[in-house]
Order: sequence, then structure tokens, then C-alpha cells
Amino acid sequence: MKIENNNIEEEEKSLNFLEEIIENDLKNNVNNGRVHTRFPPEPNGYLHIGHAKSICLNFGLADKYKGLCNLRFDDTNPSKEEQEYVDSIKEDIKWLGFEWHKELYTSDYFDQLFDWAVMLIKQGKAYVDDQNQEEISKQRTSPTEPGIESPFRNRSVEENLKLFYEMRDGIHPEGSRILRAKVDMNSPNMHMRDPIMYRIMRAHHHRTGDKWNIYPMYDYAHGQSDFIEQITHSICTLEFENHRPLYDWFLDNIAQEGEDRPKQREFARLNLNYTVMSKRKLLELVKDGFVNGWDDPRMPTISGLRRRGYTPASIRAFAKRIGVAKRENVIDIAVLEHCVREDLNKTAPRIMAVLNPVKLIIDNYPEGKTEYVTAENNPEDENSGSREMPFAREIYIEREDFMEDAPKKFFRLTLGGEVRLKNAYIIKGESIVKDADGNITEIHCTYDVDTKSGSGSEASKRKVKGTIHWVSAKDAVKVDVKLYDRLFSDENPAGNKEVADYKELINPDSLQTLSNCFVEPSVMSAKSEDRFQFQRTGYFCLDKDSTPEKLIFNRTVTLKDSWSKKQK
RNA sequence: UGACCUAUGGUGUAAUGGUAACACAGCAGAUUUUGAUUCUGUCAUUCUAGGUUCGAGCCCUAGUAGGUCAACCA
Repeated sequence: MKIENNNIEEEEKSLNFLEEIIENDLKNNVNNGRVHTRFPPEPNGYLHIGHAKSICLNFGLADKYKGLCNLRFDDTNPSKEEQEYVDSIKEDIKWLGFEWHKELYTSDYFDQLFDWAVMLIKQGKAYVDDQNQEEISKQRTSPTEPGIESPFRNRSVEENLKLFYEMRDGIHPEGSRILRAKVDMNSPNMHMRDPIMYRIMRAHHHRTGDKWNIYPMYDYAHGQSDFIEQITHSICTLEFENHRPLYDWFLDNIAQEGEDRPKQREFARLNLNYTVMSKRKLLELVKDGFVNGWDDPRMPTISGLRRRGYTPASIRAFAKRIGVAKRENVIDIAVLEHCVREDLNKTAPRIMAVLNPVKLIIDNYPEGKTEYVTAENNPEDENSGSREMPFAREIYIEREDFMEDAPKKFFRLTLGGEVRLKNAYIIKGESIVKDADGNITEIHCTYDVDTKSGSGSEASKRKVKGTIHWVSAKDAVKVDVKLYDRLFSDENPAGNKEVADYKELINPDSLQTLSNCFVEPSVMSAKSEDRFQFQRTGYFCLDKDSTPEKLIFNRTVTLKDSWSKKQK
């Protein structure tokens, strides 16, 4: 009964403003009850977590309302766009777990767009302007004063047509002429001051090759593409809000009475602290070598997060948790980290790994003996089973799990103190060996043979205040581990006014490579991108650059650590 | 100082004219063979001023603050 109630509560959870709009449209039978969205990336960079928000929104809305969602590449600027980006975008969307209805390209519509432009010229609603960029910009003046009409604004239809065809046919050089919509040079909205529809561009297009000498601008192409695809809800980010009247103006002049028309709606883009989110900046970090490519685990790109060990489910949960609204927002990176911990806690197998090893010798344990102890794979998942791991006289433990002069609250190994070796025995610190510099090289202990985990003996049930992880020295696998920290040391690197360039705020310690780590032998069977919890340390995944000789693990995120916090 | 948009705990998001709630973060405690997880408790919120109304976070007006717009980018 209680579960039923919970389900009802889930379903009746409050709607975001876009869901409200859609439900209202559905109720009024707008678009005959259809819901059709689209995700429209420009293939000029890799997708990042901000795009993930948009993807989850567009695909999620289509899913929720039994509609469709297209993937449409907005490829109207061949000077910036490349096939490599198309491929990566498709891979990232699939990895996130979404399937598009159709894969489409704005360039699929270049012929139709051209025909509509001719139609607008014939209706006296578009004209060819021979002025250069500077002159046009000057005539637009500023938002507070009226604009100045171009001297070419009232050319005859015949002349406009002739020139536009010539532009298409490559008669005129780049930059010499453009096609403008004749809207309103006095509009307080700058986008309405006779916006540019087409520019001359002699660039090779990744799909249409050298067919075109002119390419449409975003404002002329986007709404019409939505219209052609019969998109119902065209969802974009806030900075396009001022474009909406123009979006509608073109459709007013193109769509016929009674035809379904897309409506543009705007939401606030995602901002995350301690990172940057603009494609331009991310490209710069890649090109200038501040990171090792678009999929560097420190990047907020989808491919970076994937390599870091984030799961698709954790990113979807994140998108859901942050919500959708219209006000500017900055999400704490801790929310993303919480989402991945939440998922990995339920799904990641536990293994033992010692990142900063010190040798520990159990003096009263038989030399040469190896026994196997049983370890649960995941206490949060009862179906995950268990495994056997080797235990011997010499093991490695974490250097910070031992202290010579320990404070009272230190629950780990000390001289004369007891601690449990997880899944094995209780040991007691006896003595230490140091090198000439005073560094501890060996810790000698004794163990209580009756305290083996799971043996059921009275002694095994004894409580000791600490439990630490370990690996058998002769059986462990030596691996590399990469510890990642936030890429920027400033909360808002892009907005920091105290530095000339955001790159000055890059965290110099964002990557730390450890090459003397020991992991239990069961990892030998791990595959690239497999995720684990290194017990008591954090979540890690196997990097794709691993070889059978040298495994490389990336730290996704640490475990929450109230001990280190308390120490500060 | 033109147009458009926005304003709720530290950060997000709800409350649809009727008791301001949920999550993250923080703090305190319980449990724990991971100082994790889990559980409990706790701190903290409607930009300002008017107005409408029995009643306003919500509606209206004005102000203030922030964002966007003057690419042949998207």
C-alpha cells in the first residue's frame, strides 16, 4: 500500500515550466496532440555536461509525452564544422542512453531554404545589400536609437533576384554582398533590424561539398528547419530569447494558414562551478595543451566524464536533480559528484587497492604460507557475490593508516594498538623499521589467529575501533593510478575579473599520477571503462590506455571523508 | 539607459491566491569489518516599496539588482 502511494507521489511530482506548457498544449489539442522535439548541436566541438542537460530535456520530454525527438546537426557554417564532431556527438548521445527518431542536418534543407528566400525576395521581403560588414553594422546604430536604412533596401525585385542567383552561382566574391530580410530598421530589438539571411562563403561543406557558394544564417535556417521537421516545441537556451520575434517573423511569412508551427521556448543553460562550459574555451584548453584532448578526465565534456568513470545513469540523474527553469544558475560540482557516488555505491564492485603503500610484516604468521580470505563484492548488492583473495605474511597497507604518535581519535594502526585487516585478521602494531631519513620502511605486527573474519569464533566477533584495507605483497598487481582534482582553482574561472585570462586559474595539481600502487590480483580480468570502488579510497575506472602489462586507473571521485575533514 | 527575460535558505528546484517544501552542501548524533553506505536530528529562504484581496512568494504598478541583444557565429 505504501509503495503505491509513493508511486502516485512520483507521478504527480510538480512539473517544470516546459512540461506545463506541453501539458497545456496537449489539453488544447495544439499540434493535434503531437509532441516532437529536437536536439540541434552545431558539429563544431564535443558535447559537454551542459549539452547533456539539453539532451535529457529534449529526449526526456519526447519520451514522457510519447512523442519524438530528432537529432539535427545545425551545419550552416562550414568554416567551423567537421565530421569528427558529428561522430563524437552521435556516440555521446547513444552512450547517454538516448535514441533519436531521425538523424538530420540543416544542410538537408539548403534547397528548400533557398527557394523560400527567392519567394521572400519576390514578395519584397528580402533584398541584396552590397555594403560591407562595417557599413551595415554602423547603420544598425545602437538599441537606443533608430537604425538607418540601407541604400540598397528598395532595389527592384528583378535586380534582387538576379544578384541573389549570381551570389549562389559564385559570381560575387566573399563579403561583397549579402541577402537581408526586410523587417524593421527601427525595432528596439536589434535582431529585427534587417537581419542577414545569407552570406557568400567559399568553403567546403562536410556534406554538401562545393555545391554552395552561399550559406544561410542561423536565424534564417533554424525555425524553418523546425517547421520542415514538424517540430512542436523548439527548446533552446536563454540567449536566443531575443531571437524569438525573428523566428516567428520568418514563419509568419513562410508557413501557410492552418499548418502546425513550432514554438520556441527558452531555458537557462547549465553552469557548473570550478569549470568552464563554453565550447570556445574548451577548444582552447585542448588546442593549447592544457589538457590531453577532449576526453581528458578533467574536462566537463561527456567523453571526459565517461573516461573519468561517470555512468550514463549518474548524468541523467544529475540532469533530473538540477531541474529546468529560466533563471541564471550555478550548480555546485558536489551535486554531480553526489550523483555518481549514489550510482556507483549501488553498482561498483569493491576491491582492495593500496595507493601509497608501506610494507607490513606479520611476525607470527608462517613464512611462505598463502591462505585465501573471502571478500564481499558489493555489500549494497546482494546478488554481487564474493571472491577469494590471497593473504600472506607480508602485505601492503596505506601509509596514512599508520601513525607513530596518534591522536586519540585515530582509529587506525598504532604501535601497541589493534586494528582489523578487512576480511582477514585483527593485528597489533609491534615495531617499526626506518631508513636513514627517518621514513618508515616496515611495520611489524602480530596477528591473532582466532580472529579470522567469518570464522564465527568469539574472537572474530571482537570489536576493534578500526578496519583497514591491504593487499598481499607477493600477489598484488602494481598499477598506475591517476588522481584528478578540479581543473580550476577558482569557483568561477570565466567570470573572475582579477585575472586577465581564465587560464591563469587552472589548478596546477589537477592531475597527480601515482606509479607505485598495488591492487588485488582480481583486477587482471578488468576491461576498459570497468568501474570499481577501491575500498575506503574512492571510485576508480580502468583507463583505455591500459595495457596488460600496465593497468591505469582513473579516480572518478573520492569517497566522502569525514575524517580528513575533521582533521583540518 | 532601448527591448526582452529573471529575482524563494550557502547552491539548485518546488509551492499554480490558502501552513514556504524537497535535494545538495554544512553541523550534531546513531549504526557500521569501508571514518563509506544507511538512519536520525539540526541550521538556514520569498529583492524593495506601494496596490488588489478575507488572505499575496504567486496578481498589478513602480523601483532595485542580475542576464541577454548592436558576428557575414550558433
